[in-house]
Amino acid sequence: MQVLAPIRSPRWISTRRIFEQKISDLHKCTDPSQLKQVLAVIYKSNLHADIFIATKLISAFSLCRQMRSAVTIHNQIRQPDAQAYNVLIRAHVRNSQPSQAFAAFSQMQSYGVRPNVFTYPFLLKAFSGLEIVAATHAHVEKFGFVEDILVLNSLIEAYSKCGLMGVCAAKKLFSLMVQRDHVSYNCMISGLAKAGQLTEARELFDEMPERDTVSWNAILDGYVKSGEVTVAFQLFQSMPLRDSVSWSTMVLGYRKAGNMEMARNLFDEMPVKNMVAWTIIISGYAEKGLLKEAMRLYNEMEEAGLKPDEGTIISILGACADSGMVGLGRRVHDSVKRNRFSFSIRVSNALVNMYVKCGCLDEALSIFHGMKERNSVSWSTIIHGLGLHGYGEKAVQLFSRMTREGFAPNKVTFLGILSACSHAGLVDEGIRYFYRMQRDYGVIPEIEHYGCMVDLLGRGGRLMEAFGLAHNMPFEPNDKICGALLAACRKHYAVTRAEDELKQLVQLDLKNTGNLSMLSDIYAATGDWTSVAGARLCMKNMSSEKPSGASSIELGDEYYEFTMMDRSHPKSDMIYQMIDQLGEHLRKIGYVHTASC
DNA sequence: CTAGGGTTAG
Repeated sequence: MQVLAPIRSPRWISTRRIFEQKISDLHKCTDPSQLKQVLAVIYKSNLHADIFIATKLISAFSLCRQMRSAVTIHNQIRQPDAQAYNVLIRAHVRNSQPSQAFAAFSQMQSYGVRPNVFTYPFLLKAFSGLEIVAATHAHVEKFGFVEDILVLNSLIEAYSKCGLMGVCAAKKLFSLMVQRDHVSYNCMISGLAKAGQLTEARELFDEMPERDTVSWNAILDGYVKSGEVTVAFQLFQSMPLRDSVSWSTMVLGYRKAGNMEMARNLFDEMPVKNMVAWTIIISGYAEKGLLKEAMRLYNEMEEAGLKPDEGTIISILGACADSGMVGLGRRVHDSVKRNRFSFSIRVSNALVNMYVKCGCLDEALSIFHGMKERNSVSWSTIIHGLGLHGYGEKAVQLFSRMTREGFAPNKVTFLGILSACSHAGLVDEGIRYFYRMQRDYGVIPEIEHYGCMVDLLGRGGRLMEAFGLAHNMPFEPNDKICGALLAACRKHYAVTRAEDELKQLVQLDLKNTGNLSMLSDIYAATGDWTSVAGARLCMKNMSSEKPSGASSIELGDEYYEFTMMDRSHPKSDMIYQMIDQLGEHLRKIGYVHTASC
């Protein structure tokens, strides 16, 4: 886009007309520095307070993530109307700032600007949570928009994102609607499908007066999400028209079923391969540890002239984090560096997470410290990362910095800091956080937080407190809690003291091989060999059902995965010989294996 | 306004 030339004779009316024409195309400009030049010209001509021009500018700045400019421009409008606020709300939503979107909505009300029907669809996109959607619903009723199909459709969509209760509310709203269009049906079908209520979704789909491709895709996605790939594929084949969404949904379906061959066949057959399809197939290979194929396709995608978007980058980095594929992660990082405007908060967070999980803490830290803007997720990720790598004190320091800088720690942040304290042995520090969490930050502890606390106390040798907490917490103990207690008992040889309570808890969970193996160790330490044999037998019966854990390593451009008793590698004999030699060496220099059995 | 990929949680 060409930058506007300064206007020499600013006769207001004609100048404004010139801008009006050029400004309608402003949203196509993706370069922030060009936009800043345009803004300078507009300031010079004193047109920045004009509502029409200002709203176009807000929209354009928000599209290239320049929210500070967008907000400044909005603040300079003399008498902002509903449209001016709608654009600002949409700008915040687009840039994943739901709380600011809500703040804009509140400001609008306090200034007495009446919302219009377009306000709610934007606003509702920002919300997740039954209470806030219900509150917005009440607002809609108060302002008398209950008959507007646009608003009602948005409410149905927003409600159905809020779990089972939300879907109920959506159903009620849908049934009360005087008029329904195909969007109402599609929102409802997709909501039901996402909640796993496939039969109802299918009934609605069958009774719809007209089905366009969107409805088919919604029900297709429902089957895929509930793991019914075969049904989904039958439907896919009977569709009158298939678009790229239908194809990519099926590719995802087969990837989720672990059938990468079928996923790949469909991907190859796709008439038009878009970013989402590339993302699904590449992340699929990365997830499965097929580094070479993931890498090859990633290069192929870039060679085809496609630039990975935010979703692609986040998705692939997530798969790299899970499988430890730092090589592909670095490759993605390189593409991000090449176009510097793609470094959004979310992309940076995904990079930090990837490096943390791949064991490259220094790289994670350098990205984190280089971020211009951070959100709670950034802080939670790095705090958890420091904890994972054993730097408990550093995690604690960053937690204080986070709160000093005005970020509210959420339930995930607390899981991070509690597990960091646990790993670093900072027992009292951890207990303090657990109390402050509810008292100072209003975060109500969930079972996972109790899990962290049981682990923290158990690792720290405060077994009785750990058992006390497990008994008195407002949740039923689950396998994680049992696991933490078993690990603590094994570590501190405090078997007899805790045995009775332990046996009680253990009844709850005999389906977890990890826990059973710890239990067997504990029985062995007490000399109860009959129970050891029982536990071993259970484990043996289960090992056929459940895949065992695996470790992996990347060497050059090869990726190796290995499991217990693995003999699949061609050089297995050599490898096990080497392990024996290492073990011998360790014993010589004084290492004692700790397993008491 | 409706469909597909997607960052933090042993």
